[in-house]
Amino acid sequence: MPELPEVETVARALAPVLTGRTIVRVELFSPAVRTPLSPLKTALPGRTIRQLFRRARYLIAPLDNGTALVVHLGMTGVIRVEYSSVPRRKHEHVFLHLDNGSVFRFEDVRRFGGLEVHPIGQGGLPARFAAFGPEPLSGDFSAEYLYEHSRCRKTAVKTFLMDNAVVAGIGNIYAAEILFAAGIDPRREAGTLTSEQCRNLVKCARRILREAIRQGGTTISDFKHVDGSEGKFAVRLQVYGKSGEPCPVCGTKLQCVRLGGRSSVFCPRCQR
DNA sequence: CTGAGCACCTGAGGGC
DNA sequence: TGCCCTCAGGTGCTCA
Repeated sequence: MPELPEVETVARALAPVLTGRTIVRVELFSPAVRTPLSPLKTALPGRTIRQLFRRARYLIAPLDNGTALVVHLGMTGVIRVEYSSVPRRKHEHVFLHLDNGSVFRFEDVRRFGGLEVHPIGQGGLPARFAAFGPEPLSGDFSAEYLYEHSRCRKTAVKTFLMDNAVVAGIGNIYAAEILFAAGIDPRREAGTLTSEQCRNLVKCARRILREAIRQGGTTISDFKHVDGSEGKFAVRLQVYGKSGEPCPVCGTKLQCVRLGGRSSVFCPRCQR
């Protein structure tokens, strides 16, 4: 489900609600999601959440003892903060009971998500994040950066954009939308991009991701805001999920190919 | 090192 | 109605 704009939306909603709260009790309803949940039982009770922010598609909540709670929503993860009197939903796996009586509730149908506690290392982040590329909305993600890092890369440009080590947090929806906006064929070898195309890609990525955040992300089927509402960017999608429909610019039938195992919709006329 | 393929898991939707 | 197949916002492993 969630790419950068969706996780950013969740982070912005959660930060004011969770900052300063102390976790008093951990209730587990499944032994594991992507990874085992039992470590939370010893790592979290008594800990106070210092802040909450997003990096790539992860939510990171530094705690008061030099560790951080790291949450990933996988494909179908939903976080709500409500009260335990609301009946537990079928796929809610974890409740974190907070000191004001509210409950952080984690739901994940497919269980590709995860909740883990890691020590905070260099740069205020757990060690694993050192391998991630720049945030696409930061200045570090520049045309020059993209050009240099794509040299000699033979992989399809779409797969390249979806690589967290290149740039963090761009997934299947936004990669398709960004490449359509930039007029670049998703099958194109990354190493053949010109510097001008890299400039255009960076510009389109920034514009589309910012607009998606403004709209509260994209709800296809599972994604929900912390308050249960839905993201409004779906109506703005130009090509994702529209294989066989006419291109919104030129009317040519949109095509779908598999790249890196993911469906990739594009306009064979507008994207070269 | 790179790149491709597959596994993880549940549910929805289409074809028969 | 039911069965079987394919597909879905991600990540991380193995293999060549």
